[in-house]
Amino acid sequence: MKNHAPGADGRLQDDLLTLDNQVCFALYALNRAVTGRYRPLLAELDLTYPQYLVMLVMWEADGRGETPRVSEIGERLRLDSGTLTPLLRRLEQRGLITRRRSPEDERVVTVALAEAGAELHDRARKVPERLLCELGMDAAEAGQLRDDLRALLNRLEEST
Amino acid sequence: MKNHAPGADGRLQDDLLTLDNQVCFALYALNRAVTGRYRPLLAELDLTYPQYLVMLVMWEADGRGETPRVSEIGERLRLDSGTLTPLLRRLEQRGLITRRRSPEDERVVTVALAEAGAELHDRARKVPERLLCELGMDAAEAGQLRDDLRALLNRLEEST
DNA sequence: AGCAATTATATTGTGCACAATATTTTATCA
DNA sequence: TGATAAAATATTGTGCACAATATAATTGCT
Repeated sequence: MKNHAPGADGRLQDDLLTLDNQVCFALYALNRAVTGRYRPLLAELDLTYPQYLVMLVMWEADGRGETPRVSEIGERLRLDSGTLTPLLRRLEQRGLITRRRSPEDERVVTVALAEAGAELHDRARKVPERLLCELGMDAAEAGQLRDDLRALLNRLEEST
Repeated sequence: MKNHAPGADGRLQDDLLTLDNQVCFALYALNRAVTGRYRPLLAELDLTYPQYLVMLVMWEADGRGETPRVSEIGERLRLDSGTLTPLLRRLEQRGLITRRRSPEDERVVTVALAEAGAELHDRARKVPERLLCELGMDAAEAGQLRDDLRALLNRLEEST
C-alpha cells in the first residue's frame, strides 16, 4: 500500500508532516491574526494593510523629499507591479498619492505623496502604539521578535 | 499644520511609524518569502500552499478515521467558508477529497480523503525536510521559531 | 404545533499576491 | 543606423482572505 516501511523513517516523516509541527503554518496563522488586529485600526483611516505599508514607504520618502518609483516601492515591500499598480491606482483615486511618468525616462512612473496623504500621516501616528497594545506586547518584546524575523528574512533573501 | 508639537512626542511616534520598525512587516514579508520557498515544492504536487494545509488536515484526519466538517477544517486553519468552499471544490474536482451533506444534519458538509488524496500523501512526505533545507534551518531552530510564533498566536487568540 | 433564533455552509464582492504576458521605452552593438 | 535585447510598468488570469449576505436546516420556546 505504501512505499515506505511502516516503521522508523516513514513515521518520522509523518510527524514532520503534521499541521502543528509546521513552522510555516504558525507563521501563516500568526500573520493573519496580526493583520486582523490591524484591520479595525486601519479601517479608521480607510486603509487596507498593504495600503498602509505603501503609505509608510511614502511618508518616509516624503520626509526625505523623495518621489520613489513604483519599482522602488516594490523592492521595499517585496511586491511586484501586478500587485502595486492597482493598489497605487486606488490610493491615487482617493487623492493620497499622485503618479506621473518620468519625463527623463518614459518607462518610469514616480509616486509622490499628495496633500491628503500627508494629512493622513497625522492620523496614523498612534497606530503602532495602539497595535502593540492590541497584541499585548511591549516595545522590547516586539523589537526582539522583529529582529528574529528580519534575520531569517535576510538569510532567505541572501541565499539562492 | 499639525496637532503635535514638533518635538518630543511626535518624533518618538514617527520612529515607530517606520517600515523597518514594524514587527508586522517583518512577519508579512517573511511569511511571503517562506511561502515562496514552498511554491516549487508544492507545484510538483500541483497544490497551492493553502491547499497543502488543507491536505495536511485531511491526511491527519484520515489517519484517525475521521471525516471532518468544513467548519472543523476552518477552525484548524482559521479560515472561513468563504475561503474554504471554493478551495475544497477545487480539491474535489481533482479527486483528492470528497464532500457530502451529512444525512443526520443536512446543514453539515463532511469532507473525506479520496483515493488520489491518499496517494498524494506518499509524494508529500519529503516536503517538510526539503523545505527546512530550502530555508537553511535545522529542525531545532525551526522548532524554536515555531514555538515562539505559536505562543504569540495563542496569546492573541485567548485575548479579546 | 408553530415561530423565532441559531447554526452550517454557500454566495457575492473587494482587494491583495503572483505568474505570465504585453506594451512602451531605452540601451546596446554589429 | 537599425535590429535586438533589456528595462519598467501594465494587463490578464487564477487563487486566496475576508466581510457581508443568503439559504437552508435545526433547535428552542411557548
